[in-house]
Amino acid sequence: MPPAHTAIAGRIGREDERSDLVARILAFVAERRLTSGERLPSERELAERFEVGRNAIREAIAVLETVRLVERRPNSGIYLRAVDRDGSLDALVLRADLGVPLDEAEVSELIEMRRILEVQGTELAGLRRRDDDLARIDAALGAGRQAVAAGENFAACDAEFHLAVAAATRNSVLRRVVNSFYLLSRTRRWHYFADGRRAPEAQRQHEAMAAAIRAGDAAAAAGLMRAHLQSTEAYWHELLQRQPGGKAAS
Amino acid sequence: MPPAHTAIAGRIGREDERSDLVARILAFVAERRLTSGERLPSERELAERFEVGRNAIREAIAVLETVRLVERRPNSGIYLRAVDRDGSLDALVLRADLGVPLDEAEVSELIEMRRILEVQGTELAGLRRRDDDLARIDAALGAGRQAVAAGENFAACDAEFHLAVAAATRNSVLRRVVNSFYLLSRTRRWHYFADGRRAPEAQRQHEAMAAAIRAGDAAAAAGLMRAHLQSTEAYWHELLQRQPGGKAAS
DNA sequence: CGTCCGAATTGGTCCTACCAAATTGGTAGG
DNA sequence: CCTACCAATTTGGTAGGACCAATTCGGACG
Repeated sequence: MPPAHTAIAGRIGREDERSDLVARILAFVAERRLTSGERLPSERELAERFEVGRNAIREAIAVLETVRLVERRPNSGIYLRAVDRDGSLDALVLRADLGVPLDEAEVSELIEMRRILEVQGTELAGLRRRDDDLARIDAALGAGRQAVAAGENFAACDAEFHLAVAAATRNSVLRRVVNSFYLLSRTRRWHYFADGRRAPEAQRQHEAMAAAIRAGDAAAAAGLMRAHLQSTEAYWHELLQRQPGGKAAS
Repeated sequence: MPPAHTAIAGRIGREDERSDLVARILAFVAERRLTSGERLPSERELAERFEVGRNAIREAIAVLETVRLVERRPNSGIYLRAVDRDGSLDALVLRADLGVPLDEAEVSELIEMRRILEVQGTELAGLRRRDDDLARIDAALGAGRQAVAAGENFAACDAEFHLAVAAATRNSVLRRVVNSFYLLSRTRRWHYFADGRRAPEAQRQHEAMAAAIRAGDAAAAAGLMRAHLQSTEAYWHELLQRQPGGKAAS
């Protein structure tokens, strides 16, 4: 029951049939142990193998190409790119959308990036926030209060607060990256807040941060964000101790 | 003569016919002043308008969907998403690939993000670098020395050095983001180093940074990176003073 | 042994045909 | 007059066939 990803409409968690083909191609690549530079089977071959039309294959490959996982060379073939050299952040988002969980290392790296970006970002938010930014933050806080009172899962409110802070930096590049982070950790966040006892503390910390941002105390806001994020990090490390080697729900 | 983007093969700057269609659709959206939530013409209509097959339209839309610019709702239509809420970093990379330059604000934001990520990243690199990381950094330095001696454009060597440092953080999420940054600023970097006098100083700073990273002096390395990036920032601000309101080559 | 030519392969594109679901519009019933 | 229902249209999703141009590779020829 965790996710509910698509933007405009509801459209809950059920997997997309179309992107399912992307997942199957990725699984095929993994199974065949194909690595950087190697060629995939031709489109016609893939179409036959997966029992779909060539159009569907071409669309799936186009998706893989835009996240820089493969390269199409006309009249030659489809080639795997060096994932650790070219892979984009959206390649991870795509995987998460497909239900492939991030592994331990990736989650740790994601947490580290959150600390870097959100702490610095909160500082910028404290310097630059405008009235409409504060309004969005307040709206997120209000929704959070309501969710805590109703005992609902706090995940969506948590995400919206952090995204509102990222927006208050007035840096759209930073906002885009943080946005992707929240798409990457949707399910994990849901599980984190499945324990309803975490929500009230998170809400308290959010309120304190919002006050510092509103007051323009950038340094204090950044410090509060750093402390706030340590809760998540502690949870994750505890989870690793309990079940090492496990995969983390995306 | 600036770019040369695709990974494996050479394939110089000539524009892709296929992604050209993506550019035309984006131009159409811009021209029509379509905004978040609005519906695009149907696939059949777009195909007729642009005088291409429906397949081509579908592939282009698939690309726009993976960078979260549009959403396809089966049996309903194609809808624009809120770009400042959902747009991914790759959406910017896509635009740059298409030859649409970033505007002033976006470049400033990109520079700010570089400062945040690369300064923090260089610190991490100083703490975590392994032998293979240092080898890649050394290789980049060697190529840089050679380029300076030969008087070639330093852009590619500059990018490779920074990417090598980002890789030395051992944080693949950070690496992915920094990687996208360098795809975003390819042309701008080329113009920056068109003045051959900038290369020697950049190379000197790179060497100093590499030494600090090798020595494990994370704080010093981070400080050097901060100073190094200020050259770029100064250049950019100077450029803005000279021709305000202009567009920056992607 | 080297060179050249042609057949097979491959991505790029267009087109036609269907399907299922959503929308829409008109009509019949209350 | 309003509501409820049904049918035609529209829309994205998909399969499959056909052709093009460029690459590739192997065999024939000099």
